[in-house]
Amino acid sequence: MTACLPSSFYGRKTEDVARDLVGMVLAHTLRVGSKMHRLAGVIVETEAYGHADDEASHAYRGVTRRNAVMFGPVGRAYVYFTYGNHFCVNVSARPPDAAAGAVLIRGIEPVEGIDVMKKLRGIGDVRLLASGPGRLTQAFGITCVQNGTDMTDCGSELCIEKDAMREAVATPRVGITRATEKNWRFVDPSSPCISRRIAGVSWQVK
DNA sequence: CGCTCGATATTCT
DNA sequence: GAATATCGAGCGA
Repeated sequence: MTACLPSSFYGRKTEDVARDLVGMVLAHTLRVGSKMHRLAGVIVETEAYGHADDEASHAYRGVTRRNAVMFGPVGRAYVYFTYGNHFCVNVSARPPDAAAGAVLIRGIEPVEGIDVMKKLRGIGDVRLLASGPGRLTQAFGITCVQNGTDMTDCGSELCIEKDAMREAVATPRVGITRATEKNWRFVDPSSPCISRRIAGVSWQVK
Protein backbone atom coordinates (compact mmCIF):
# COMPACT_ATOMS: atom_id res chain seq x y z
CA MET A 1 0.00 0.00 0.00
CA THR A 2 1.22 3.41 -0.87
CA ALA A 3 1.74 5.90 1.96
CA CYS A 4 -0.83 8.64 2.31
CA LEU A 5 0.18 12.30 2.39
CA PRO A 6 1.28 13.60 5.84
CA SER A 7 -0.20 16.66 7.55
CA SER A 8 2.96 18.64 6.63
CA PHE A 9 1.78 18.45 3.01
CA TYR A 10 -1.47 20.21 3.93
CA GLY A 11 0.05 22.81 6.27
CA ARG A 12 1.11 25.13 3.44
CA LYS A 13 -0.48 27.86 1.33
CA THR A 14 -3.84 26.51 0.18
CA GLU A 15 -3.20 27.29 -3.50
CA ASP A 16 0.15 25.47 -3.37
CA VAL A 17 -1.53 22.42 -1.86
CA ALA A 18 -4.23 22.59 -4.55
CA ARG A 19 -1.64 22.69 -7.33
CA ASP A 20 0.39 19.83 -5.82
CA LEU A 21 -2.66 17.61 -5.34
CA VAL A 22 -2.99 17.35 -9.14
CA GLY A 23 -1.53 13.91 -9.90
CA MET A 24 -2.08 12.45 -6.41
CA VAL A 25 -4.47 9.52 -5.85
CA LEU A 26 -7.73 9.70 -3.91
CA ALA A 27 -8.74 6.33 -2.45
CA HIS A 28 -11.96 5.29 -0.73
CA THR A 29 -12.43 1.84 0.78
CA LEU A 30 -16.10 1.07 1.27
CA ARG A 31 -18.63 -1.71 1.53
CA VAL A 32 -21.04 -2.26 -1.35
CA GLY A 33 -23.48 -5.02 -0.53
CA SER A 34 -21.44 -7.69 1.24
CA LYS A 35 -18.09 -6.90 -0.40
CA MET A 36 -15.41 -4.34 0.41
CA HIS A 37 -14.14 -2.36 -2.53
CA ARG A 38 -11.24 0.02 -3.04
CA LEU A 39 -12.12 2.93 -5.31
CA ALA A 40 -9.20 5.06 -6.48
CA GLY A 41 -8.25 7.57 -9.13
CA VAL A 42 -5.83 10.33 -10.07
CA ILE A 43 -6.84 13.86 -9.08
CA VAL A 44 -6.81 16.01 -12.22
CA GLU A 45 -8.75 19.12 -11.14
CA THR A 46 -8.77 21.10 -7.84
CA GLU A 47 -9.68 24.53 -6.48
CA ALA A 48 -8.26 26.41 -3.48
CA TYR A 49 -10.54 28.26 -1.05
CA GLY A 50 -9.14 30.64 1.56
CA HIS A 51 -10.53 32.61 4.48
CA ALA A 52 -10.71 36.39 5.00
CA ASP A 53 -8.66 36.82 1.80
CA ASP A 54 -11.24 35.00 -0.33
CA GLU A 55 -14.78 36.28 -0.78
CA ALA A 56 -15.79 33.10 -2.64
CA SER A 57 -14.89 30.79 0.27
CA HIS A 58 -17.44 29.22 2.60
CA ALA A 59 -15.08 30.30 5.40
CA TYR A 60 -15.14 34.00 4.41
CA ARG A 61 -17.85 34.99 6.90
CA GLY A 62 -16.53 32.91 9.76
CA VAL A 63 -17.18 29.50 11.22
CA THR A 64 -20.61 27.82 10.91
CA ARG A 65 -21.72 24.25 11.58
CA ARG A 66 -21.23 23.38 7.90
CA ASN A 67 -17.73 24.81 7.37
CA ALA A 68 -16.20 23.99 10.78
CA VAL A 69 -13.75 21.49 9.27
CA MET A 70 -12.11 24.31 7.30
CA PHE A 71 -11.11 25.86 10.65
CA GLY A 72 -9.91 22.57 12.22
CA PRO A 73 -6.75 20.48 11.75
CA VAL A 74 -5.38 20.22 8.18
CA GLY A 75 -5.75 17.03 6.16
CA ARG A 76 -9.39 16.42 7.12
CA ALA A 77 -12.23 15.78 4.66
CA TYR A 78 -14.74 18.65 4.37
CA VAL A 79 -17.86 17.23 2.75
CA TYR A 80 -20.93 19.40 2.28
CA PHE A 81 -24.32 19.11 0.56
CA THR A 82 -25.15 21.79 -1.99
CA TYR A 83 -27.92 22.85 -4.37
CA GLY A 84 -30.19 20.47 -2.50
CA ASN A 85 -28.82 17.33 -4.17
CA HIS A 86 -25.04 17.11 -4.51
CA PHE A 87 -22.11 16.43 -2.19
CA CYS A 88 -18.70 18.07 -2.68
CA VAL A 89 -15.45 16.89 -1.06
CA ASN A 90 -12.54 19.10 0.06
CA VAL A 91 -9.39 18.64 2.16
CA SER A 92 -8.64 21.21 4.84
CA ALA A 93 -5.32 22.93 4.03
CA ARG A 94 -3.70 26.19 5.11
CA PRO A 95 -0.40 27.62 6.39
CA PRO A 96 0.04 27.86 10.20
CA ASP A 97 -0.74 31.60 10.21
CA ALA A 98 -4.13 31.24 8.45
CA ALA A 99 -7.40 30.53 10.26
CA ALA A 100 -9.13 28.43 7.59
CA GLY A 101 -8.76 26.97 4.11
CA ALA A 102 -9.56 23.94 1.97
CA VAL A 103 -9.00 22.42 -1.45
CA LEU A 104 -12.07 21.33 -3.43
CA ILE A 105 -11.47 18.16 -5.44
CA ARG A 106 -13.29 18.72 -8.74
CA GLY A 107 -12.14 15.98 -11.11
CA ILE A 108 -10.65 12.49 -10.96
CA GLU A 109 -9.40 9.99 -13.53
CA PRO A 110 -10.73 6.58 -12.35
CA VAL A 111 -8.10 3.84 -11.86
CA GLU A 112 -9.39 1.18 -9.43
CA GLY A 113 -12.95 -0.04 -8.89
CA ILE A 114 -14.27 1.37 -12.17
CA ASP A 115 -17.09 -1.17 -12.35
CA VAL A 116 -18.34 -0.13 -8.90
CA MET A 117 -18.14 3.55 -9.88
CA LYS A 118 -20.22 2.84 -12.99
CA LYS A 119 -22.81 1.15 -10.81
CA LEU A 120 -22.91 4.02 -8.29
CA ARG A 121 -23.21 6.58 -11.11
CA GLY A 122 -25.60 4.59 -13.27
CA ILE A 123 -23.59 5.36 -16.43
CA GLY A 124 -20.80 3.70 -18.41
CA ASP A 125 -18.73 6.55 -19.91
CA VAL A 126 -15.48 6.73 -17.89
CA ARG A 127 -14.98 10.38 -18.84
CA LEU A 128 -18.23 11.25 -17.09
CA LEU A 129 -17.74 9.07 -14.00
CA ALA A 130 -15.88 11.57 -11.82
CA SER A 131 -15.36 14.73 -13.92
CA GLY A 132 -17.02 17.26 -11.62
CA PRO A 133 -17.36 17.71 -7.83
CA GLY A 134 -20.88 16.27 -7.61
CA ARG A 135 -20.08 13.44 -9.99
CA LEU A 136 -16.96 12.27 -8.19
CA THR A 137 -18.59 12.09 -4.78
CA GLN A 138 -21.34 9.94 -6.29
CA ALA A 139 -18.80 7.71 -8.11
CA PHE A 140 -16.72 7.29 -4.92
CA GLY A 141 -19.68 6.84 -2.58
CA ILE A 142 -18.68 9.92 -0.54
CA THR A 143 -21.40 11.56 1.59
CA CYS A 144 -21.56 13.72 4.71
CA VAL A 145 -20.76 10.52 6.65
CA GLN A 146 -17.12 11.10 5.65
CA ASN A 147 -17.11 14.73 6.84
CA GLY A 148 -14.17 15.23 9.22
CA THR A 149 -12.33 12.03 8.22
CA ASP A 150 -8.59 12.26 8.94
CA MET A 151 -7.04 11.82 5.50
CA THR A 152 -3.49 11.80 6.87
CA ASP A 153 -4.28 8.51 8.66
CA CYS A 154 -3.47 5.68 6.26
CA GLY A 155 -5.99 3.53 8.11
CA SER A 156 -8.90 5.84 7.22
CA GLU A 157 -11.47 4.69 4.71
CA LEU A 158 -10.73 7.88 2.77
CA CYS A 159 -7.19 9.13 2.08
CA ILE A 160 -4.92 10.70 -0.52
CA GLU A 161 -1.76 8.90 -1.61
CA LYS A 162 1.39 10.21 -3.17
CA ASP A 163 1.76 9.52 -6.88
CA ALA A 164 3.46 11.01 -9.92
CA MET A 165 2.80 14.76 -9.98
CA ARG A 166 1.23 15.98 -13.17
CA GLU A 167 1.46 19.24 -15.03
CA ALA A 168 -0.99 21.70 -13.44
CA VAL A 169 -2.32 24.79 -15.23
CA ALA A 170 -3.88 27.63 -13.17
CA THR A 171 -7.28 29.01 -14.32
CA PRO A 172 -10.17 30.98 -12.79
CA ARG A 173 -12.48 28.98 -10.51
CA VAL A 174 -15.79 27.56 -11.72
CA GLY A 175 -19.30 28.39 -10.53
CA ILE A 176 -18.47 31.41 -8.36
CA THR A 177 -19.44 35.08 -8.72
CA ARG A 178 -17.04 36.71 -6.23
CA ALA A 179 -13.21 36.82 -6.18
CA THR A 180 -13.23 35.70 -9.80
CA GLU A 181 -9.82 37.30 -10.37
CA LYS A 182 -8.02 34.57 -8.43
CA ASN A 183 -6.56 31.81 -10.60
CA TRP A 184 -6.97 29.19 -7.89
CA ARG A 185 -8.25 26.34 -10.05
CA PHE A 186 -5.65 23.81 -11.14
CA VAL A 187 -6.13 21.24 -13.90
CA ASP A 188 -4.09 18.71 -15.82
CA PRO A 189 -5.13 19.83 -19.32
CA SER A 190 -4.09 16.49 -20.85
CA SER A 191 -6.71 14.57 -18.86
CA PRO A 192 -10.06 13.66 -20.47
CA CYS A 193 -11.68 13.71 -17.00
CA ILE A 194 -11.82 17.40 -16.07
CA SER A 195 -15.18 19.12 -15.64
CA ARG A 196 -14.60 21.96 -18.06
CA ARG A 197 -12.08 22.71 -20.76
CA ILE A 198 -9.68 25.62 -20.38
CA ALA A 199 -11.24 27.76 -23.08
CA GLY A 200 -13.56 27.72 -26.03
CA VAL A 201 -17.31 27.83 -26.49
CA SER A 202 -18.04 24.20 -25.61
CA TRP A 203 -16.57 23.73 -22.14
CA GLN A 204 -18.65 20.95 -20.66
CA VAL A 205 -17.24 17.45 -20.88
CA LYS A 206 -20.04 15.56 -22.61
C1' DC B 1 -25.73 21.45 -29.74
C1' DG B 2 -27.53 25.38 -26.30
C1' DC B 3 -30.90 26.96 -23.11
C1' DT B 4 -34.12 26.51 -19.11
C1' DC B 5 -35.46 24.39 -15.05
C1' DG B 6 -35.98 21.35 -10.93
C1' DA B 7 -33.97 19.31 -6.78
C1' DT B 8 -34.28 21.75 -2.05
C1' DA B 9 -29.63 22.06 2.25
C1' DT B 10 -27.35 25.77 4.13
C1' DT B 11 -26.46 30.34 4.72
C1' DC B 12 -27.23 35.18 4.05
C1' DT B 13 -30.25 39.34 3.59
C1' DG C 1 -37.06 35.36 0.16
C1' DA C 2 -32.59 34.87 -2.55
C1' DA C 3 -28.16 32.91 -3.60
C1' DT C 4 -25.15 29.02 -4.00
C1' DA C 5 -17.94 25.77 -4.80
C1' DT C 6 -24.00 21.24 -9.34
C1' DC C 7 -25.99 18.00 -12.43
C1' DG C 8 -29.00 16.07 -15.71
C1' DA C 9 -33.58 15.93 -17.99
C1' DG C 10 -36.39 18.08 -21.39
C1' DC C 11 -37.04 20.92 -25.26
C1' DG C 12 -36.11 23.52 -29.45
C1' DA C 13 -33.02 24.69 -33.35
